[in-house]
Amino acid sequence: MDTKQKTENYRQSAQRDRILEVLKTTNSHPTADWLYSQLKSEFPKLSPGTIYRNLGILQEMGKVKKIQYGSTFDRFEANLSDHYHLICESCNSITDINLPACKDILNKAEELSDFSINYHQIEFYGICISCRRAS
Amino acid sequence: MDTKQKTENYRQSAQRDRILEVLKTTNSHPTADWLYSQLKSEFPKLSPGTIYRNLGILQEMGKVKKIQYGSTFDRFEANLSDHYHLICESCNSITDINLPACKDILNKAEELSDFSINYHQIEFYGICISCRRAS
DNA sequence: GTCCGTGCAAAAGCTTTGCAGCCTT
DNA sequence: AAGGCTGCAAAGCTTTTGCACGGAC
Repeated sequence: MDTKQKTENYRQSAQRDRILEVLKTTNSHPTADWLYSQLKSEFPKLSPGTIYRNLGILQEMGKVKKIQYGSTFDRFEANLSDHYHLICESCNSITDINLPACKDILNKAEELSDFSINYHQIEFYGICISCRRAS
Repeated sequence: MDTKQKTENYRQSAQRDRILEVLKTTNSHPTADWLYSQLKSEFPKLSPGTIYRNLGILQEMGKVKKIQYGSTFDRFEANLSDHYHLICESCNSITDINLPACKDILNKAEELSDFSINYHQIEFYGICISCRRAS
């Protein structure tokens, strides 16, 4: 997300390791609160502050990305590959989709604007299959 | 944004009219707070609650769209035409860009997924020209 | 020994909501 | 007259921050 790389001395911490692991093994683009409740049993004294602080650090490290749309609260993912998002307007779930990155759009956008573009996102809003079945 | 259309009996209100007018005559994708400070002099007793309530109603009416990325707070726009957004990572400004809507991406996404897609968004993140000049 | 990370608690920031009175219809 | 809209204030929710203690290096 952010291009600046802090050159800090990060130490190891069990909590941070687990947050990243959990993020890596889920594809549900969890919220901070969900991560908190997942790890609370493992670290009984865990606090939300630790979750947020580590999510921030993991972003600085470039290991986690923040997703800011589709909800009133942030979601996070550890899938760093290029991909776009499908967002269900009914259940608010977020799904990854791999599309061939359309370079021509990027080029055209840079051409038409005064921006130097670093990256782009695409979100598709619709209804997912389980919500369609349910209705 | 939302597909459901409430069939409520909306009355006219000077505050709501002005909020929409101000949104229509600016291209800065303002926050609720900015709208509040803009209109405070015009309506000395204006309250933030009124801004938020009316922005919600204007969205129900389909006259305003909410933009949820690029900041920690929501932004709004009354530009209902198809367009994408350029977001400056330095000053957080949002600029509209008109690109030929790439239908093929939409089709491919629908093909590759189990979603029935209603609409999509694209955000380009980069550095705007005034920030580049400044640095 | 340093100083980073944690838990705890308080605070911050944006947004929503309850309520009584006013204004549109 | 009915009930949507407003201002005011309080509450709500997510996220951030200060501080003292414990742990990584």
